Amino acid sequence: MRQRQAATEHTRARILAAARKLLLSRSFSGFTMEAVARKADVSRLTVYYQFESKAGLLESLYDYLAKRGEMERLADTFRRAVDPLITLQEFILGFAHFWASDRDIIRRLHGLGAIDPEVGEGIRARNERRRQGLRVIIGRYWKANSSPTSIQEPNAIDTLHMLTSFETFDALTGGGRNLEEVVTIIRRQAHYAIGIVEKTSAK
Amino acid sequence: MRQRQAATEHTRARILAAARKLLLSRSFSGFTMEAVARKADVSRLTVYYQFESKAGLLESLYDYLAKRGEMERLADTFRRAVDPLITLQEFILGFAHFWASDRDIIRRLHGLGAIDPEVGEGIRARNERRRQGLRVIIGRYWKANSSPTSIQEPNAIDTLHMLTSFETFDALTGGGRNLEEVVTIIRRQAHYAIGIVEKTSAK
DNA sequence: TATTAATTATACGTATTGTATGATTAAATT
DNA sequence: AATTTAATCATACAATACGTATAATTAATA
Repeated sequence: MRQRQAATEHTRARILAAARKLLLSRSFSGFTMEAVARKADVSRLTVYYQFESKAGLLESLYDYLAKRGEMERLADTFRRAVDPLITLQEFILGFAHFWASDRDIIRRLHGLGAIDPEVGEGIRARNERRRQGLRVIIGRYWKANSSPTSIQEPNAIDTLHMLTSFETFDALTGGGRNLEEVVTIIRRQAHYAIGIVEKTSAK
Repeated sequence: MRQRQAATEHTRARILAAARKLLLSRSFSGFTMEAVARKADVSRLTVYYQFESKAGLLESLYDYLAKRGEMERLADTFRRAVDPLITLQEFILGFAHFWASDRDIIRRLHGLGAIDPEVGEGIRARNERRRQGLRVIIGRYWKANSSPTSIQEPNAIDTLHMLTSFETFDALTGGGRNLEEVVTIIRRQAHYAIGIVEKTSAK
Protein backbone atom coordinates (compact mmCIF):
# COMPACT_ATOMS: atom_id res chain seq x y z
CA MET A 1 0.00 0.00 0.00
CA ARG A 2 2.42 2.64 -1.20
CA GLN A 3 2.01 3.35 -4.84
CA ARG A 4 -1.72 3.43 -4.46
CA GLN A 5 -1.73 5.92 -1.61
CA ALA A 6 0.69 8.12 -3.48
CA ALA A 7 -1.47 8.07 -6.57
CA THR A 8 -4.55 8.99 -4.57
CA GLU A 9 -2.71 11.80 -2.88
CA HIS A 10 -1.66 12.99 -6.27
CA THR A 11 -5.20 13.13 -7.58
CA ARG A 12 -6.39 14.93 -4.48
CA ALA A 13 -3.62 17.48 -4.83
CA ARG A 14 -4.44 17.98 -8.49
CA ILE A 15 -8.10 18.53 -7.68
CA LEU A 16 -7.26 20.97 -4.90
CA ALA A 17 -4.90 22.90 -7.13
CA ALA A 18 -7.59 23.05 -9.78
CA ALA A 19 -10.14 24.23 -7.24
CA ARG A 20 -7.75 26.91 -6.06
CA LYS A 21 -7.10 28.21 -9.53
CA LEU A 22 -10.75 28.15 -10.41
CA LEU A 23 -11.77 29.98 -7.28
CA LEU A 24 -9.09 32.54 -8.03
CA SER A 25 -10.01 33.32 -11.58
CA ARG A 26 -13.67 33.21 -12.39
CA SER A 27 -16.57 34.47 -10.41
CA PHE A 28 -17.91 31.99 -7.95
CA SER A 29 -20.79 31.06 -10.21
CA GLY A 30 -18.23 29.39 -12.47
CA PHE A 31 -16.95 27.31 -9.59
CA THR A 32 -18.84 24.10 -10.27
CA MET A 33 -17.85 20.56 -9.50
CA GLU A 34 -17.69 19.81 -13.17
CA ALA A 35 -15.39 22.75 -13.88
CA VAL A 36 -13.07 21.65 -11.10
CA ALA A 37 -13.04 18.13 -12.46
CA ARG A 38 -12.33 19.29 -15.99
CA LYS A 39 -9.45 21.49 -14.84
CA ALA A 40 -8.00 18.67 -12.77
CA ASP A 41 -8.48 16.30 -15.68
CA VAL A 42 -10.50 13.81 -13.69
CA SER A 43 -14.08 12.71 -13.75
CA ARG A 44 -16.67 14.62 -11.82
CA LEU A 45 -17.43 11.47 -9.90
CA THR A 46 -13.85 11.30 -8.69
CA VAL A 47 -14.19 14.68 -7.05
CA TYR A 48 -17.24 13.45 -5.18
CA TYR A 49 -15.48 10.23 -4.30
CA GLN A 50 -12.57 12.14 -2.77
CA PHE A 51 -14.31 15.06 -1.11
CA GLU A 52 -17.90 13.95 -0.54
CA SER A 53 -19.47 17.26 -1.49
CA LYS A 54 -18.78 20.79 -2.55
CA ALA A 55 -18.55 21.94 1.04
CA GLY A 56 -16.13 19.12 1.75
CA LEU A 57 -13.97 20.18 -1.13
CA LEU A 58 -13.87 23.76 0.13
CA GLU A 59 -12.99 22.65 3.63
CA SER A 60 -10.09 20.62 2.35
CA LEU A 61 -9.09 23.56 0.23
CA TYR A 62 -8.63 25.65 3.34
CA ASP A 63 -6.29 23.07 4.84
CA TYR A 64 -4.44 22.92 1.57
CA LEU A 65 -3.95 26.68 1.63
CA ALA A 66 -2.73 26.62 5.20
CA LYS A 67 -0.02 24.19 4.21
CA ARG A 68 0.92 26.21 1.19
CA GLY A 69 1.02 29.35 3.35
CA GLU A 70 3.72 27.87 5.52
CA MET A 71 1.71 27.94 8.69
CA GLU A 72 3.92 25.33 10.31
CA ARG A 73 6.59 27.94 10.94
CA LEU A 74 4.41 29.41 13.66
CA ALA A 75 4.51 26.21 15.66
CA ASP A 76 8.28 26.47 15.83
CA THR A 77 8.06 30.00 17.12
CA PHE A 78 5.89 28.78 19.96
CA ARG A 79 8.24 26.01 20.97
CA ARG A 80 11.21 28.32 21.17
CA ALA A 81 10.25 30.22 24.30
CA VAL A 82 11.54 33.63 23.41
CA ASP A 83 10.41 37.05 24.49
CA PRO A 84 6.58 37.05 24.38
CA LEU A 85 6.58 40.38 22.59
CA ILE A 86 8.71 38.98 19.81
CA THR A 87 6.49 35.93 19.66
CA LEU A 88 3.53 38.24 19.21
CA GLN A 89 5.28 40.05 16.41
CA GLU A 90 6.11 36.83 14.64
CA PHE A 91 2.55 35.69 15.18
CA ILE A 92 1.27 38.79 13.43
CA LEU A 93 3.82 38.41 10.66
CA GLY A 94 3.04 34.73 10.22
CA PHE A 95 -0.64 35.28 9.76
CA ALA A 96 -0.03 38.25 7.52
CA HIS A 97 1.97 35.97 5.27
CA PHE A 98 -0.79 33.43 5.27
CA TRP A 99 -3.52 35.96 4.55
CA ALA A 100 -1.42 37.48 1.79
CA SER A 101 -0.56 34.15 0.19
CA ASP A 102 -4.07 33.68 -1.17
CA ARG A 103 -5.92 36.82 -0.34
CA ASP A 104 -8.64 36.62 -2.97
CA ILE A 105 -9.38 32.99 -2.29
CA ILE A 106 -9.48 33.35 1.46
CA ARG A 107 -11.84 36.28 1.09
CA ARG A 108 -14.20 34.11 -0.89
CA LEU A 109 -13.78 31.18 1.44
CA HIS A 110 -14.62 33.36 4.42
CA GLY A 111 -17.57 34.69 2.50
CA LEU A 112 -18.79 31.19 1.96
CA GLY A 113 -18.25 30.49 5.64
CA ALA A 114 -20.83 33.14 6.45
CA ILE A 115 -23.32 31.35 4.25
CA ASP A 116 -22.63 27.65 4.33
CA PRO A 117 -22.65 26.27 7.90
CA GLU A 118 -20.37 23.39 6.98
CA VAL A 119 -17.67 25.66 5.63
CA GLY A 120 -18.24 28.14 8.42
CA GLU A 121 -17.59 25.57 11.10
CA GLY A 122 -14.09 24.89 9.84
CA ILE A 123 -13.26 28.57 9.75
CA ARG A 124 -14.64 29.10 13.22
CA ALA A 125 -12.47 26.28 14.52
CA ARG A 126 -9.39 27.84 12.97
CA ASN A 127 -10.31 31.19 14.45
CA GLU A 128 -10.50 29.65 17.88
CA ARG A 129 -7.07 28.16 17.47
CA ARG A 130 -5.73 31.58 16.63
CA ARG A 131 -7.40 33.00 19.72
CA GLN A 132 -5.89 30.25 21.84
CA GLY A 133 -2.46 31.09 20.47
CA LEU A 134 -2.94 34.68 21.48
CA ARG A 135 -4.07 33.61 24.96
CA VAL A 136 -0.83 31.73 25.41
CA ILE A 137 1.32 34.58 24.22
CA ILE A 138 -0.46 37.20 26.28
CA GLY A 139 -0.47 34.88 29.29
CA ARG A 140 3.30 34.78 29.13
CA TYR A 141 3.45 38.50 28.66
CA TRP A 142 1.22 39.32 31.64
CA LYS A 143 3.29 36.98 33.76
CA ALA A 144 6.49 38.81 32.97
CA ASN A 145 4.97 42.28 33.16
CA SER A 146 2.36 44.07 35.20
CA SER A 147 -0.88 42.17 34.90
CA PRO A 148 -4.00 44.06 33.92
CA THR A 149 -7.45 44.29 35.37
CA SER A 150 -9.56 41.18 34.99
CA ILE A 151 -11.88 43.18 32.77
CA GLN A 152 -9.12 44.36 30.48
CA GLU A 153 -7.70 40.94 29.82
CA PRO A 154 -10.47 39.51 27.60
CA ASN A 155 -10.72 42.88 25.89
CA ALA A 156 -7.05 42.79 25.03
CA ILE A 157 -7.21 39.25 23.70
CA ASP A 158 -10.29 39.87 21.60
CA THR A 159 -8.78 43.06 20.27
CA LEU A 160 -5.66 41.18 19.24
CA HIS A 161 -7.83 38.49 17.75
CA MET A 162 -9.62 41.11 15.71
CA LEU A 163 -6.39 42.81 14.66
CA THR A 164 -4.83 39.56 13.46
CA SER A 165 -7.92 38.50 11.53
CA PHE A 166 -8.00 38.16 7.79
CA GLU A 167 -10.62 40.87 7.55
CA THR A 168 -8.35 43.41 9.25
CA PHE A 169 -5.44 42.43 7.04
CA ASP A 170 -7.62 42.60 3.96
CA ALA A 171 -9.00 46.00 4.87
CA LEU A 172 -5.56 47.49 5.42
CA THR A 173 -4.14 46.00 2.25
CA GLY A 174 -5.32 48.63 -0.16
CA GLY A 175 -3.95 51.65 -1.89
CA GLY A 176 -0.82 49.74 -2.76
CA ARG A 177 0.25 49.10 0.80
CA ASN A 178 2.68 46.23 0.96
CA LEU A 179 2.78 43.50 3.55
CA GLU A 180 5.37 45.14 5.78
CA GLU A 181 3.48 48.38 5.95
CA VAL A 182 0.32 46.58 6.91
CA VAL A 183 2.14 44.61 9.55
CA THR A 184 3.59 47.81 10.96
CA ILE A 185 0.12 49.27 11.40
CA ILE A 186 -1.27 46.13 12.96
CA ARG A 187 1.69 45.72 15.28
CA ARG A 188 1.34 49.29 16.45
CA GLN A 189 -2.34 48.82 17.24
CA ALA A 190 -1.67 45.45 18.84
CA HIS A 191 0.96 46.88 21.14
CA TYR A 192 -1.41 49.59 22.21
CA ALA A 193 -4.05 46.99 22.96
CA ILE A 194 -1.81 45.45 25.60
CA GLY A 195 -0.70 48.76 27.01
CA ILE A 196 2.40 49.61 25.01
CA VAL A 197 2.56 53.06 23.48
CA GLU A 198 5.02 53.31 20.61
CA LYS A 199 6.84 56.53 19.99
CA THR A 200 5.40 58.33 16.96
CA SER A 201 7.81 57.43 14.20
CA ALA A 202 9.21 60.36 12.22
CA LYS A 203 7.56 63.47 13.64
CA MET B 1 -50.89 58.05 -9.42
CA ARG B 2 -51.05 57.79 -5.67
CA GLN B 3 -52.92 54.72 -4.57
CA ARG B 4 -51.06 52.65 -7.06
CA GLN B 5 -47.61 53.80 -5.99
CA ALA B 6 -48.52 53.22 -2.38
CA ALA B 7 -49.70 49.72 -3.10
CA THR B 8 -46.51 48.90 -4.96
CA GLU B 9 -44.41 50.30 -2.16
CA HIS B 10 -46.35 48.14 0.23
CA THR B 11 -45.66 44.97 -1.74
CA ARG B 12 -41.97 45.83 -1.99
CA ALA B 13 -41.80 46.42 1.73
CA ARG B 14 -43.55 43.16 2.43
CA ILE B 15 -41.16 41.27 0.19
CA LEU B 16 -38.13 42.91 1.79
CA ALA B 17 -39.40 42.16 5.27
CA ALA B 18 -39.94 38.56 4.24
CA ALA B 19 -36.46 38.37 2.76
CA ARG B 20 -34.99 39.78 5.95
CA LYS B 21 -36.78 37.29 8.15
CA LEU B 22 -35.88 34.42 5.89
CA LEU B 23 -32.22 35.39 5.75
CA LEU B 24 -32.25 35.67 9.51
CA SER B 25 -33.76 32.35 10.37
CA ARG B 26 -32.91 29.51 8.05
CA SER B 27 -29.63 28.64 6.53
CA PHE B 28 -28.92 30.39 3.29
CA SER B 29 -29.77 27.32 1.26
CA GLY B 30 -33.37 27.89 2.30
CA PHE B 31 -33.29 31.41 0.97
CA THR B 32 -34.97 30.85 -2.38
CA MET B 33 -37.05 33.23 -4.41
CA GLU B 34 -40.02 30.98 -3.93
CA ALA B 35 -39.62 30.92 -0.16
CA VAL B 36 -39.42 34.69 -0.07
CA ALA B 37 -42.51 34.96 -2.22
CA ARG B 38 -44.44 32.53 -0.05
CA LYS B 39 -43.50 34.35 3.14
CA ALA B 40 -44.47 37.68 1.60
CA ASP B 41 -47.68 36.14 0.33
CA VAL B 42 -47.07 37.15 -3.26
CA SER B 43 -46.31 35.27 -6.41
CA ARG B 44 -42.76 34.38 -7.26
CA LEU B 45 -43.14 36.33 -10.45
CA THR B 46 -43.91 39.47 -8.49
CA VAL B 47 -40.59 39.25 -6.73
CA TYR B 48 -38.84 39.09 -10.08
CA TYR B 49 -40.99 41.91 -11.38
CA GLN B 50 -39.98 44.16 -8.49
CA PHE B 51 -36.35 43.23 -7.98
CA GLU B 52 -35.17 41.80 -11.29
CA SER B 53 -33.08 39.01 -9.79
CA LYS B 54 -31.88 37.50 -6.57
CA ALA B 55 -28.88 39.79 -6.48
CA GLY B 56 -31.17 42.76 -7.04
CA LEU B 57 -33.33 41.70 -4.14
CA LEU B 58 -30.31 41.43 -1.87
CA GLU B 59 -29.04 44.83 -2.92
CA SER B 60 -32.37 46.41 -2.11
CA LEU B 61 -32.36 44.52 1.15
CA TYR B 62 -29.17 46.30 2.17
CA ASP B 63 -30.77 49.69 1.55
CA TYR B 64 -33.79 48.57 3.49
CA LEU B 65 -31.61 47.62 6.44
CA ALA B 66 -29.79 50.94 6.34
CA LYS B 67 -33.10 52.74 6.68
CA ARG B 68 -34.22 50.50 9.49
CA GLY B 69 -30.86 51.01 11.23
CA GLU B 70 -31.46 54.76 11.38
CA MET B 71 -28.48 55.68 9.32
CA GLU B 72 -29.96 59.10 8.55
CA ARG B 73 -28.99 60.30 12.01
CA LEU B 74 -25.38 60.38 10.90
CA ALA B 75 -26.11 62.96 8.21
CA ASP B 76 -27.38 65.34 10.87
CA THR B 77 -24.22 64.92 12.87
CA PHE B 78 -22.20 65.98 9.86
CA ARG B 79 -24.23 69.08 9.22
CA ARG B 80 -23.89 70.31 12.75
CA ALA B 81 -20.21 71.28 12.65
CA VAL B 82 -19.22 70.32 16.15
CA ASP B 83 -15.88 69.21 17.53
CA PRO B 84 -14.39 66.73 15.02
CA LEU B 85 -13.51 64.36 17.82
CA ILE B 86 -17.10 64.20 18.95
CA THR B 87 -18.19 63.73 15.36
CA LEU B 88 -15.82 60.79 15.12
CA GLN B 89 -17.26 59.29 18.26
CA GLU B 90 -20.80 59.64 16.99
CA PHE B 91 -19.66 58.20 13.69
CA ILE B 92 -18.36 55.12 15.46
CA LEU B 93 -21.48 54.88 17.57
CA GLY B 94 -23.77 55.33 14.59
CA PHE B 95 -22.22 52.53 12.64
CA ALA B 96 -22.10 50.32 15.68
CA HIS B 97 -25.83 50.75 15.97
CA PHE B 98 -26.29 49.89 12.34
CA TRP B 99 -24.06 46.83 12.50
CA ALA B 100 -25.80 45.68 15.65
CA SER B 101 -29.29 46.19 14.26
CA ASP B 102 -29.06 43.21 11.94
CA ARG B 103 -25.78 41.58 12.72
CA ASP B 104 -26.53 38.10 11.44
CA ILE B 105 -28.02 39.34 8.22
CA ILE B 106 -25.26 41.80 7.46
CA ARG B 107 -22.72 39.08 8.06
CA ARG B 108 -24.40 36.94 5.45
CA LEU B 109 -24.85 39.84 3.09
CA HIS B 110 -21.16 40.69 3.32
CA GLY B 111 -20.38 37.05 2.78
CA LEU B 112 -22.43 37.11 -0.36
CA GLY B 113 -20.64 40.27 -1.41
CA ALA B 114 -17.37 38.34 -1.46
CA ILE B 115 -18.92 35.86 -3.84
CA ASP B 116 -21.45 37.59 -6.01
CA PRO B 117 -19.94 40.56 -7.88
CA GLU B 118 -23.29 42.31 -8.16
CA VAL B 119 -23.90 42.25 -4.44
CA GLY B 120 -20.24 43.03 -3.76
CA GLU B 121 -20.36 46.21 -5.80
CA GLY B 122 -23.07 47.71 -3.64
CA ILE B 123 -21.17 46.92 -0.47
CA ARG B 124 -17.96 48.34 -1.88
CA ALA B 125 -19.76 51.56 -2.75
CA ARG B 126 -21.09 51.85 0.78
CA ASN B 127 -17.63 51.18 2.16
CA GLU B 128 -16.24 54.02 0.10
CA ARG B 129 -18.86 56.36 1.43
CA ARG B 130 -17.85 55.44 4.95
CA ARG B 131 -14.22 56.11 4.08
CA GLN B 132 -15.15 59.47 2.60
CA GLY B 133 -16.95 60.36 5.80
CA LEU B 134 -13.84 59.57 7.77
CA ARG B 135 -11.73 61.67 5.40
CA VAL B 136 -13.95 64.66 6.11
CA ILE B 137 -13.85 64.19 9.85
CA ILE B 138 -10.12 63.67 9.99
CA GLY B 139 -9.56 66.55 7.60
CA ARG B 140 -11.30 68.83 10.08
CA TYR B 141 -9.35 67.33 12.92
CA TRP B 142 -5.95 67.75 11.29
CA LYS B 143 -6.84 71.34 10.48
CA ALA B 144 -7.53 72.15 14.09
CA ASN B 145 -4.63 70.17 15.49
CA SER B 146 -1.07 69.31 14.57
CA SER B 147 -1.06 67.76 11.13
CA PRO B 148 0.74 64.47 10.61
CA THR B 149 3.27 63.25 8.13
CA SER B 150 1.95 62.75 4.63
CA ILE B 151 2.68 59.08 5.05
CA GLN B 152 0.73 58.78 8.27
CA GLU B 153 -2.43 60.36 6.96
CA PRO B 154 -3.64 57.56 4.66
CA ASN B 155 -2.58 55.06 7.28
CA ALA B 156 -4.74 56.77 9.87
CA ILE B 157 -7.76 56.93 7.61
CA ASP B 158 -7.49 53.31 6.52
CA THR B 159 -7.01 52.24 10.10
CA LEU B 160 -10.15 54.09 11.10
CA HIS B 161 -11.93 52.59 8.14
CA MET B 162 -10.89 49.15 9.30
CA LEU B 163 -11.88 49.86 12.90
CA THR B 164 -15.34 51.08 11.95
CA SER B 165 -16.01 48.15 9.63
CA PHE B 166 -18.67 45.58 10.27
CA GLU B 167 -16.07 42.87 10.49
CA THR B 168 -14.30 44.61 13.36
CA PHE B 169 -17.57 45.20 15.15
CA ASP B 170 -18.62 41.62 14.60
CA ALA B 171 -15.32 40.24 15.84
CA LEU B 172 -15.44 42.28 19.04
CA THR B 173 -19.05 41.43 19.73
CA GLY B 174 -18.53 38.08 21.39
CA GLY B 175 -18.38 36.69 24.86
CA GLY B 176 -21.46 38.68 25.77
CA ARG B 177 -19.92 42.06 25.19
CA ASN B 178 -22.60 44.68 24.74
CA LEU B 179 -22.62 47.51 22.24
CA GLU B 180 -21.19 50.14 24.56
CA GLU B 181 -18.28 47.98 25.55
CA VAL B 182 -17.46 47.29 21.93
CA VAL B 183 -17.68 50.97 21.11
CA THR B 184 -15.34 51.77 23.97
CA ILE B 185 -12.72 49.42 22.61
CA ILE B 186 -13.05 50.72 19.07
CA ARG B 187 -12.97 54.34 20.18
CA ARG B 188 -9.83 53.76 22.17
CA GLN B 189 -8.05 52.17 19.21
CA ALA B 190 -9.39 54.85 16.87
CA HIS B 191 -8.09 57.64 19.04
CA TYR B 192 -4.70 56.01 19.09
CA ALA B 193 -4.73 55.80 15.31
CA ILE B 194 -4.88 59.59 15.09
CA GLY B 195 -2.33 60.14 17.82
CA ILE B 196 -4.41 60.36 20.96
CA VAL B 197 -3.32 58.20 23.87
CA GLU B 198 -6.09 57.61 26.39
CA LYS B 199 -5.22 57.20 30.01
CA THR B 200 -5.49 53.55 31.03
CA SER B 201 -8.86 53.42 32.75
CA ALA B 202 -8.89 51.85 36.20
CA LYS B 203 -5.32 50.79 36.84
C1' DT C 1 -4.65 -15.51 -8.36
C1' DA C 2 -8.10 -13.30 -5.86
C1' DT C 3 -9.27 -9.17 -3.75
C1' DT C 4 -9.73 -4.58 -2.96
C1' DA C 5 -9.64 0.40 -3.84
C1' DA C 6 -9.87 4.16 -7.09
C1' DT C 7 -11.59 5.91 -11.27
C1' DT C 8 -14.93 6.34 -14.81
C1' DA C 9 -19.52 5.92 -17.61
C1' DT C 10 -24.31 6.40 -17.79
C1' DA C 11 -28.36 7.67 -15.98
C1' DC C 12 -31.61 9.68 -12.92
C1' DG C 13 -34.08 12.69 -9.43
C1' DT C 14 -34.49 17.09 -7.50
C1' DA C 15 -34.16 21.89 -6.94
C1' DT C 16 -33.50 26.62 -8.44
C1' DT C 17 -32.86 30.47 -11.31
C1' DG C 18 -34.54 33.12 -14.90
C1' DT C 19 -37.59 33.94 -19.08
C1' DA C 20 -41.70 33.77 -22.17
C1' DT C 21 -46.52 34.31 -22.85
C1' DG C 22 -50.73 35.59 -21.71
C1' DA C 23 -54.62 36.44 -18.43
C1' DT C 24 -56.60 39.23 -14.73
C1' DT C 25 -57.39 43.05 -11.88
C1' DA C 26 -57.58 47.69 -10.51
C1' DA C 27 -55.95 52.23 -10.78
C1' DA C 28 -55.18 56.20 -13.75
C1' DT C 29 -56.07 58.84 -17.91
C1' DT C 30 -58.79 60.64 -21.55
C1' DA D 1 -67.73 55.94 -19.07
C1' DA D 2 -64.49 53.98 -21.91
C1' DT D 3 -59.82 53.20 -22.56
C1' DT D 4 -55.24 52.63 -21.34
C1' DT D 5 -51.69 51.28 -18.39
C1' DA D 6 -49.23 49.08 -14.59
C1' DA D 7 -48.98 45.43 -11.28
C1' DT D 8 -49.92 40.85 -10.15
C1' DC D 9 -50.51 36.11 -11.07
C1' DA D 10 -50.77 31.35 -13.62
C1' DT D 11 -48.61 28.11 -16.40
C1' DA D 12 -45.00 26.50 -18.74
C1' DC D 13 -40.36 26.00 -20.18
C1' DA D 14 -35.11 26.06 -20.66
C1' DA D 15 -30.85 25.76 -18.48
C1' DT D 16 -27.82 24.40 -14.81
C1' DA D 17 -26.01 22.10 -10.93
C1' DC D 18 -25.89 19.14 -6.99
C1' DG D 19 -25.97 14.72 -5.42
C1' DT D 20 -26.92 9.55 -5.80
C1' DA D 21 -27.43 4.85 -7.71
C1' DT D 22 -25.52 1.21 -10.39
C1' DA D 23 -22.22 -1.01 -12.69
C1' DA D 24 -17.96 -1.41 -15.41
C1' DT D 25 -12.95 -0.88 -15.64
C1' DT D 26 -8.32 -0.63 -14.16
C1' DA D 27 -4.39 -1.24 -11.35
C1' DA D 28 -2.27 -2.09 -7.00
C1' DT D 29 -2.17 -5.40 -2.93
C1' DA D 30 -2.70 -9.41 -0.21
